[in-house]
Amino acid sequence: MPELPEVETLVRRLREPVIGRTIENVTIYWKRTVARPAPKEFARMLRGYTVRSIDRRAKYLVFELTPRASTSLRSAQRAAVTPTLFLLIHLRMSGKLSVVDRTEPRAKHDRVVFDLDDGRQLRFNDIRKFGKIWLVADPEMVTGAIGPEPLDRAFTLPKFRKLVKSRSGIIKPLLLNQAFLAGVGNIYADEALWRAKIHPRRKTDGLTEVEVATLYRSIRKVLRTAIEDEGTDAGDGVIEGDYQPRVYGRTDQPCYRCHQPIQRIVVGQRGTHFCPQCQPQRGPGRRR
DNA sequence: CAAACTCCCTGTTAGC
DNA sequence: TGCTAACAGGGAGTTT
Repeated sequence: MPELPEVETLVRRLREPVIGRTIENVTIYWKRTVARPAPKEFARMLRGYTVRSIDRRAKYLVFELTPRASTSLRSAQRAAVTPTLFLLIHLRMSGKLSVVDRTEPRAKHDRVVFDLDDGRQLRFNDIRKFGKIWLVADPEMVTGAIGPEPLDRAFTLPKFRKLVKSRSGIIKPLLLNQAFLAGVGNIYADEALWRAKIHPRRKTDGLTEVEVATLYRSIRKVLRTAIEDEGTDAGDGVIEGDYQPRVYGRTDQPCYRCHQPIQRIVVGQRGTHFCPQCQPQRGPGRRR
């Protein structure tokens, strides 16, 4: 399941083949993949638009597009009538993006195919059809309610402390809440909590100052490391990175710190992996 | 406000 | 061997 590091990796890989390319045509094989506007309108609007940049916000890929440079308009004129559009793609569970020659036979679960002006295609393939694509004038229309980027310079420990204190409830579901923090999914929530030695069922208001600070550093460390490793290979072909989870998917295998078997429980309806020894339910014993 | 639950989907896997 | 049912999970929306 692609999370922040996997999406970041994909964005970096797509820049070289896609930036500067103009979209000549769009074929939609599964209409519900297109969230907005309506599929016909979506395909019509994109034609003739050139990709200027590709970035990431939370787990969304954000493509900035402007109309193909036209020599028939003076630049001032063009500026006045040139609407920048943003194409946002969320891979959800099984979405994949690839750039291939258009002669390549269509894959089974290709949902939307963008014809580029160099004979290649950007293909969105998605087994489970959970993935969505938007075309909007302002990316905030889609990502407006999402919390801060954990790797932003502006996202400091005081900011995180304040954020945690503004909420009550169980820590793991909170980490998964995109309105709280952007881009953390099931894998990296478990990984960060293991690193911080915090039990996933702990309540936020029971965390010590030190634990909150450690969690802050753990989240950033885990995400940075995973980006360096180009993501986690979940075995579903979404991305084939080298990040090796310490707890996620390691049920019954020994903890890398204390060799106790990793446990799998359900927290907030999500499969959750943790070390019962390193991450005690009670938290750190009071010093006295 | 928090948290549980439902829905969207299909490939994989456990159970019979 | 072959079938069915349960399961996985991000996130929006709904209900408790």
